[in-house]
Amino acid sequence: MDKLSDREWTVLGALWDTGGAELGQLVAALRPATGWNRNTVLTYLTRMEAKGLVTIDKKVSPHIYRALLSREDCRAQERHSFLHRVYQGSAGDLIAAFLKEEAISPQERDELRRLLDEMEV
Amino acid sequence: MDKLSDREWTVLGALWDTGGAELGQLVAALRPATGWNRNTVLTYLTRMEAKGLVTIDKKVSPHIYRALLSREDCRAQERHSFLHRVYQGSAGDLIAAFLKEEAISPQERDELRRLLDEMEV
DNA sequence: AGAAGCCTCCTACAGGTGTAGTATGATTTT
DNA sequence: AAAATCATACTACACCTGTAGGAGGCTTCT
Repeated sequence: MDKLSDREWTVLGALWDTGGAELGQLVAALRPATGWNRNTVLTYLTRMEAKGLVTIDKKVSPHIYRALLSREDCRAQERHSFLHRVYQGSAGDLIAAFLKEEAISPQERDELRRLLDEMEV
Repeated sequence: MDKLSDREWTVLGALWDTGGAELGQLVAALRPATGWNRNTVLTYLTRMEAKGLVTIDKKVSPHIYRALLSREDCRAQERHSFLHRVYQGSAGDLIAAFLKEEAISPQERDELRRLLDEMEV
């Protein structure tokens, strides 16, 4: 499957958050952040169905739109492509860059230390 | 500036690695990994000039092509967009996912611990 | 000098992406 | 039942992206 575009991530976000919904609900969920016209959303959904990203349940009316892939699946794929495209596969550099730049809460820091220790063995 | 496409990252990679070069050298550097036709490379370069990603020194012949932005600048921008698009801004989750999945050498682990400790204060 | 090979410029063209408008049927509200 | 609203299908269109091909000039090997 291809890389997801920005808009596709946004649409999928709404599908994941709602767990699947009808058009009107999706438009309502998306409008504040995007301002998209309802037909714009519909076009995305039908194109994404053609790509195998979305299923449309047409047995009910209004149709129900659902994401076909989990958020974690999509994230995994995007991590992989990001790591290689931007960091030539060097996960250490990548993580260091995020650590230096982004705010991490103390709880998260502990969690990350724990993960590092687990790799020790 | 816009998000860089895959191909643009590849072209920029060659420009960063060479520090700027003539077309022939760039084609030679890119061909093994990509198989691109020389005119394909040239098209990328001229389009990227129009976008402000590349400078072309036309006072010499053959022209010299150079990246306008540093690799780190581009990485920073891509980190930001990735973090928000894929992780809704949660750097902790993002880092944890990479830590769990990717191989990190013991040296890198120490370095990351050091970074975590520095945040402590 | 002629042939062969780069270099640059200009042109092309299909497929994808962002963003709807229109038409038409279904549903709900007055 | 008419009016208003929602849903779906179909169509549109400009711009971007991937991927060159052709033409004409400059260089260099023979």
